[in-house]
Amino acid sequence: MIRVLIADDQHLVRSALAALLNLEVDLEVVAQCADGDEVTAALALHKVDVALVDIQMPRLDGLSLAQQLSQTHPEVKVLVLTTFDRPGYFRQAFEAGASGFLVKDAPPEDLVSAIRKVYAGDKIIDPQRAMLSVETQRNPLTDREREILAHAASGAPVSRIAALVHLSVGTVRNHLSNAIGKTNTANRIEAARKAREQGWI
Amino acid sequence: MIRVLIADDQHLVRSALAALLNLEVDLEVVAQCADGDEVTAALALHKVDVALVDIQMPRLDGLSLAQQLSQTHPEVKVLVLTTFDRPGYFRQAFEAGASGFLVKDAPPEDLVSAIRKVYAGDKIIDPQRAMLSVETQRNPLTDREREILAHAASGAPVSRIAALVHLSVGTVRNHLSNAIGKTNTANRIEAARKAREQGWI
DNA sequence: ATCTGCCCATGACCGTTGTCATGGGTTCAG
DNA sequence: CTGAACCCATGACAACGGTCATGGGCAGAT
Repeated sequence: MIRVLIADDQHLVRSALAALLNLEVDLEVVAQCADGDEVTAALALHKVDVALVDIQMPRLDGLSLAQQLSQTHPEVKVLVLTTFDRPGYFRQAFEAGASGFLVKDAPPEDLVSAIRKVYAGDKIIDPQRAMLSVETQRNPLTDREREILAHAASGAPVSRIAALVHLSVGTVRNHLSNAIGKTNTANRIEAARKAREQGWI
Repeated sequence: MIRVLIADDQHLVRSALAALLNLEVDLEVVAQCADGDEVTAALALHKVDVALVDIQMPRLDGLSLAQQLSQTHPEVKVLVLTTFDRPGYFRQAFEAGASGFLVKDAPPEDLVSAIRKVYAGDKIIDPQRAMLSVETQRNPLTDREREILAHAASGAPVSRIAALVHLSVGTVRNHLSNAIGKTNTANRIEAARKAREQGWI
C-alpha cells in the first residue's frame, strides 16, 4: 500500500484527486494539504511515501516545498504537479529534488503509474520535455535584474520601482535595459513575460 | 439519478472530478469534455441534466459555452466553475444563463449540493459574492477600448497595436488614454490588468 | 595583482507614450 | 432635429522609457 499525500491549494481539486487515487487498490491518500506549511505539519502525523505537490500554492510554493522536503524528509518521494507548463518548471523541479514532474493535463493513468514508479525509486522523465529542458538555457539574469523585472511585471513605472528597491531611477532603467537585452525583447513588459515563462523570475 | 457532464481542459482535473462525483449514489457522470466543442458533440449523444463547465477552456470558453447552451439546450442546467475568482466572472456567468457559480477552492460538499440544487431548479447564489458583484460596476469600456487594451496587455507597442487594428497610432493612443482614465490607472499595463481582473476584457 | 563580473550612479539622446484641444464622421433616442 | 455617445483622426507638449558612454566600488577567480 502506497501512502500518498496531496498538496493543492484548491480544495475541490485536492479532494477530487484524492477520490481518484483512492479508487486504486494499492494507493491510499493519508493527508490533504492546502499549502506547504500544512504539509510539514501532516508529515509529523503520518508516514508518507509519495507527496503530490502542486507548484502554484500560497505561502510556501511547491518548488520550495520540494526543496525543503528533500532535506528534512528524504524518504518521501516528491511528485510535482503543475497547471502551466512553463519550460523552467521542469528543470527547477528536479533541481529542487523532486522525483517526478507532471502536468495537470496528463491523463489520470499517467498519474497513478507515475506514483508507482516514483515509489519504486524511479524518476519520471518525459523524454520530450527533457529535450525541451536542455534547450532552455539557464537564467542569464542577475539578482537585481530579476528583482526589478519582477516589479516591472505589474506595470509599475520606473519611479515607483526605484522607490520600492531604494535605487536611483537611472540605475533601475539600466537594469531593465540589461534585462531587455538578455531576453532579447522590445520592452520591460515583454521581458517580464518571457522571464516568467522561462522560470527566471 | 442526476446525469452530469464535466467540461474542463485539464484531463487530470476532469477525471478526478468525475471520480469524486461518482462516489455519490444519486450522481452519474455521463460525459467528460476538454473544450466547448466536445460538449456540443456530447450533448447529441447523452441526455444531460447538469453541465459542470470550467471558465478557462481553449477554443470555446466556459462563459460562451454557457450562453450557447442556454439557447440550444435550455433543459441543461449549467454550473460554472472557475479557478480564479475575478469579480466580473460571477455576473458574467449569470448573464450567460448559468444556474450556478462555484470557485474551485470550494469544499467538495458544496459542489455536490450545488449540483443537486441546480438540478432541482434553484440558482446558487453565494450571498457574500452577490454583494461583491453589485459593488463591481459594469464595464465602462467601449468596444474599441476593450479591443485595443487587450492587445496592449501583451506589451505590444502602440505602433504594432495600430497595425493590428488598422488604425492610426494617434487614435490608438487616444483609446488607450481613455481606457487608462476610466480605470483610473497610470499606464496601459495597469489598465489592462485591472480590466482583466474586473472581467472587462 | 589583475581581470572579470556585478553593483550603483549620472547625463545625454531620442523614440515612445499619455494628455489635451479640436474637428469630422456615424448611429440612436428623445 | 438635436443631443449624446460612440468612432476616427491630427498636431503639439510634456513625461516616460530604452540605450549608450562613462566611471566608481566591491567581490571572487587566475
